[in-house]
Amino acid sequence: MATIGDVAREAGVSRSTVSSVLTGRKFVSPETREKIEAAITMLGYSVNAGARALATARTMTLGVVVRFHEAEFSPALATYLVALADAARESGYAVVLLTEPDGEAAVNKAIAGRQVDGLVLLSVVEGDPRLGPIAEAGYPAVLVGMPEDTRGIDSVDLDFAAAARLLVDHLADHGHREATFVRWPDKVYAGGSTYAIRFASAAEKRAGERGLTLEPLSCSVGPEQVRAALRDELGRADGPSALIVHNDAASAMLQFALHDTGLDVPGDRSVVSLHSAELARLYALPFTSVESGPDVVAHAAIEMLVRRIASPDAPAEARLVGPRLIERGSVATVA
Amino acid sequence: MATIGDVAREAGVSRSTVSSVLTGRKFVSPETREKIEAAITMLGYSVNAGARALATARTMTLGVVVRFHEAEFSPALATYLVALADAARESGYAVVLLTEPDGEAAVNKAIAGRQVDGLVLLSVVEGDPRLGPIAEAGYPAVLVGMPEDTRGIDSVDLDFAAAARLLVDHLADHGHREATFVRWPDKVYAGGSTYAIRFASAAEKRAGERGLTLEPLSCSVGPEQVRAALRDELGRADGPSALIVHNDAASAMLQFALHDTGLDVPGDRSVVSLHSAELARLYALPFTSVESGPDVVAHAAIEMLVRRIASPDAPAEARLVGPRLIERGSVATVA
DNA sequence: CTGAAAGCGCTTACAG
DNA sequence: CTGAAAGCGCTTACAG
Repeated sequence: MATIGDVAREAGVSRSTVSSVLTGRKFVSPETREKIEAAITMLGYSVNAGARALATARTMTLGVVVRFHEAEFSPALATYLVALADAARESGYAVVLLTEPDGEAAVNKAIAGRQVDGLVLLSVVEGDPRLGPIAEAGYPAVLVGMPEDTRGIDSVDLDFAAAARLLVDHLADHGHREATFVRWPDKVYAGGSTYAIRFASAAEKRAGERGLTLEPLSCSVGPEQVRAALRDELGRADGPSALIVHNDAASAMLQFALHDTGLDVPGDRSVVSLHSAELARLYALPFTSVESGPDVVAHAAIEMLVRRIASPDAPAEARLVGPRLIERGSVATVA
Repeated sequence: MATIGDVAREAGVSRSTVSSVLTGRKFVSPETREKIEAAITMLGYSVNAGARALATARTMTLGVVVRFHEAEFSPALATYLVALADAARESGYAVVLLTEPDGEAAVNKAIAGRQVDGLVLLSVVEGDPRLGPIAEAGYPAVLVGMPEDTRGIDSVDLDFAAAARLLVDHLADHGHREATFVRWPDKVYAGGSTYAIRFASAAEKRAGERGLTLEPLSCSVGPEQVRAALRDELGRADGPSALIVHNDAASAMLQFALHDTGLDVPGDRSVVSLHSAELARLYALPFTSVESGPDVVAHAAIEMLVRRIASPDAPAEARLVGPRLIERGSVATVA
């Protein structure tokens, strides 16, 4: 493999001049630059990342901390990972996967081993133990997911409150007066998942303002249980004219429950939902929905992290990404 | 951050002695070793990966080349990525994500930049352009997916032929005499996807041996089209007693088609399928199936790659991972 | 505008 | 069994 010395020799200049064109930090005369560039392509030279990292104390790689075995539960995870890697590459960074079961240990190791310049924490939850070491070390990081207390760490997330308002407005605009609010299992709210809480609070508030009555339906865990709960709800003779769903399992199982009960959307019931594009695609979900946009979130996360690495002392930012309504015709207009 | 020099000073030894305990390559007296270890924990020292990489010419990181936007189509991708990272970590390697849209460029860049010691190529297809640069450079790599011509590169994949035999035997053992073979779209076979071809050939051969008649049903693309095709097939008055499915979309949509036609499994039709555990979980698929085992495949891939890095000149290996039958009671016994 | 020199934090022969 | 020295491939003041 060619080194900077080979290039220098080939171009007839010193190593530092080659370095200058490599880093772009110094002016080099066009003629010299051209000679150097020619030498580079002719030798197939490419800078040794490790050596550069050693000299600059910057690895130009970012760590993505994945929650243990999250892969089993999140259809959107792969999309996030690829989107993060894409965004990072655009900023000149590589991405390493940190999958250690103990997330806190993973973070500690990453910080101590300085193999990365910054960390992206995926699926951050309330009281996430991974935040501790980062906050203490003042290490550059960005949270995807927004806990109540971000410990002074930058964070980015879907604007769940805005999403809820969008969905409620959509139903109200179509004349609906009451809707079943299919929620996550109670323990999700009790566990302090802020996204669930932010959605629910905003939905209730906006519903009140728009004269829409929300009947909460808490689902338990497990596809079959969720399906049964939905079937029961749909089977009610005097049920609401619409459903507003914030529960991935319920969104997925709703079609089965509709089949079970022989009901039609939007003929018999109108449906709006909050779920990822992956879920929609995987289950071919035909519901008008608000999506979380992994690409947008990932790009924002990387942008914030890169900025944070450059300015460690800037004030922390909490960024909410605006929701997007995907119209799928699952809402009927009622008189 | 503490350096090896700090540790040496703290322990009252030379830097090379510290290095000896770090690498474990030389015998160091227990007393000295203990002093050094104490100094390490007391200083919170951790070796600088970049410096070590520079000195050893080994980065201890592996690159995973993801096919462009594969995330959109493969529910198993996240599982593979996490499993690969896990397995790599167990061998002391980190994993970086290479997501460049142009896979060939990604490979070239990775080789030229020597940021990784080896490459894992995910979802390798027939005529995959990523193989060229690897074969030419003789670069350490392992393919997940097994094309006809591996170009002398190690590869690992599910044993699709064995999987097909397992499924055919399962139906035959339960007395079935004819089955609809729900295949991928024709172009998949025409495009040379060896996994599809290996499955189909073995299924047909074994079916012949077991006296099971296979009626091929080629599905087109798109969930609704697949669903319609299945509905038509299930609606046939004289249809076969069983279905053997090798088509993810069909496996996913089969439940809907069953609902559409009011048929019951295994009462009206028996079903066996080849699909990933992710698909099964995401769609709550209730079919007896053979699974590809991302964990097993990922571990095998990393093991092979690590070995290849150690012995660049060993003969290439093509490893088939045995299938596992997951019994879900979707096959009835016929007289 | 270009070059000689020092240094980033390790490892590894080589002496002792 | 331990240490002094060179070197891995870069970058970055510092001279010129």
